[in-house]
Amino acid sequence: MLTERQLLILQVIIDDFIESAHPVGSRAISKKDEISLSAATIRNVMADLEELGFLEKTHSSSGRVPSEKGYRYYVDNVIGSTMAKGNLSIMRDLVRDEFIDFEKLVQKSAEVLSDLTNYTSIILGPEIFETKLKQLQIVPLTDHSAVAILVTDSGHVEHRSFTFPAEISPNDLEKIVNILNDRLHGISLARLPEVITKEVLSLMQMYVHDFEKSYQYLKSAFFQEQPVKLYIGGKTKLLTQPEFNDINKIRAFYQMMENEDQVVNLLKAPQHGIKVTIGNENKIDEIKDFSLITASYQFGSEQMGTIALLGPTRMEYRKVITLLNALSNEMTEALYLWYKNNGY
Amino acid sequence: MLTERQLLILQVIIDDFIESAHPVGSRAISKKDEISLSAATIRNVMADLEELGFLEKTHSSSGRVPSEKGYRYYVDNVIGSTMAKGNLSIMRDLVRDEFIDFEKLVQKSAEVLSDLTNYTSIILGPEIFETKLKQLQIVPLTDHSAVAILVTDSGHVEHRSFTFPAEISPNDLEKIVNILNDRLHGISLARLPEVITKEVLSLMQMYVHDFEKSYQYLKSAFFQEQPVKLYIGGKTKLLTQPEFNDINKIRAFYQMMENEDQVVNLLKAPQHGIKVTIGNENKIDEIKDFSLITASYQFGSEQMGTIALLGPTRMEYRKVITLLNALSNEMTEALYLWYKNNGY
DNA sequence: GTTAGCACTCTAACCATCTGAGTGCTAATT
DNA sequence: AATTAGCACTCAGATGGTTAGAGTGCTAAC
Repeated sequence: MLTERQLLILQVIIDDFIESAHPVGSRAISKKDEISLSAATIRNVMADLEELGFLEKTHSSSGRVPSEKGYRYYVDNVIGSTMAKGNLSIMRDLVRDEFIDFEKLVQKSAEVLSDLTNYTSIILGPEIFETKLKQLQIVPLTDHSAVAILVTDSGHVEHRSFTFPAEISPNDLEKIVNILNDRLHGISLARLPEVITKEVLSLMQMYVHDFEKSYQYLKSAFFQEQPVKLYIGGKTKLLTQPEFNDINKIRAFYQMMENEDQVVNLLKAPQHGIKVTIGNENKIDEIKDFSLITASYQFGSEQMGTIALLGPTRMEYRKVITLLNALSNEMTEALYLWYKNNGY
Repeated sequence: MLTERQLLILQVIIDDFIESAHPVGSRAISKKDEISLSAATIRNVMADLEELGFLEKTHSSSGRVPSEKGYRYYVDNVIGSTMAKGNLSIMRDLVRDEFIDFEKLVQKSAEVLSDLTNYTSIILGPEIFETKLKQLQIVPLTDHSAVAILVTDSGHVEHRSFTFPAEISPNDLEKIVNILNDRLHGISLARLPEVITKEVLSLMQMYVHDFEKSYQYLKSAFFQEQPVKLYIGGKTKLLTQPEFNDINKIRAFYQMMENEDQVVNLLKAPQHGIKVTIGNENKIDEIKDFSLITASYQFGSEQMGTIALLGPTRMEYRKVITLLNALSNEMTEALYLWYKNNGY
């Protein structure tokens, strides 16, 4: 456990370093208003903090820089008590004003978040697996191609085009659609394939002529993997951070970001509240120099998606955590109100 | 007009520089197999070419580097005669195999193009303005929200959610949809707003109770600007090019690329064949250090979209032009076949 | 326990020097 | 008249030495 004085100095060093990105020396600290100790004393404390692993030197006679352990301690013990205010109303207004369409809200939020912080924001769109089918439509395009449109109760629209042999008559197609609509209404998208094979298949065989053939084609429309929507804001923001003025550090990172699956995996874990992952705590090599802050938004007890900010380990944790907290609360509440107003 | 010898040496210098990215000296050239002149002679020719504006020096005693005028001459006069073969079958197979869904094809093409060249590829998706409405669907979600779905004859699906006051009865909604479907079938998306205001509006007023109110809301679904789809492949590829190892050069570029409108504007001009824009020929400041090669693909005489590659002015013009040419032809042909097979 | 003082360390900036690749010019060669 | 060898010259970039300044750790005094 750190003494009061150690804690204070750790905090001052981290705050200073977060702002300046330069190693912090004892003299600079002793000059701060909140510190009334001489440089020599500070040096002793700093040596202790270094021995405890909270600080590091870049070379033998340099000032101190927070270690990852230092940041971790700072995040766990220093920040909680002193949440920053301000900017919170921006989040509230944003969510209130933009909530016409969830996708737009999410896109806009990602932008605002990265503008406010100068870090890269990543938002995992609302998880559509748990939403239920509202209506199914098949629109024939030509003799043997059609597009299937799925509308969910949350207003989300999915569509897939598929082809089929000309033998299927428009009449049969209509029958198929009717049966599917009748049986699949209210089923969650995730369960569609299962319900189709178990319940709907046999039914169709009864009513639709030569069904096996049609089924081969129809299947492709329903059994497709559903992509998770990913919204990224401010990809270039990190280029302005001094720690990334080396191309090679950036290259690997941007290549990682091009791979959507990998990014989705980063954020997909279930969680409550805010989660902070600092430097090497991250599982993916490409972001070992980064910190990742994630928050989730819910509908009821169901986690709908994740909001995240990615920046250097030298991150404005206090500000970022406060912002994410606010946005996640606002989104959760907006979601609740929206569903309620729309009679769920 | 250049002499035979000048042309040969210009070509050799450009080819060498494109490969090595280093200024080319007289000695290096004289050692090449296709050159049987001494370094001194080459130097004289190089001095002439520099005076004519085709070559430049980076400093008074450096080797020569092609100027933009040099590249322009190379592209206009040297390349045409010697088109590279190879890789063309990749393009053909790609288009043939992936053409289930146009969006997927375009996405995949963008990736392949950038993998093959190590430049960034940009494809402007098929212009949907000219496609015609096939079917319109309005799916009510709750008492006062619904999603409108537009299906075009090319199989493209657009959807917009909108809200309306509870006063509109499901009955009215159905009437509206019927009238719209009846009247708007076969109308191009671009003309929808026009036709609605001119023809459909009065009709609705006759049949639908209290129509003015509903219209206010419905309007929002139809009069939205339709975003042009943009596919970008290999955004990070340029980071590997030696000319961009300076963060500041890259930052402006990436910021420009984040602005979709700007990128769309870059490519939107109508054109035939391949168009090469070198360095300062580009109108946008952020890519004054880049070359942009564009090609278009058509359906019939109608230009459907644009394919482009963006790289340093030191670009493998020969390879890139050949590739783009092939892809644009393949896409045009595939589009033709697809429409034909589907009975247009 | 705190602080002043001092020797010590290391980085970063600056400068001088050197090397090598390349040039332009001139005079000799073909 | 065109080509080439030879040579003086230029400049970027690498190498190495010097210095200034910021910072440290330690010791001795307060």
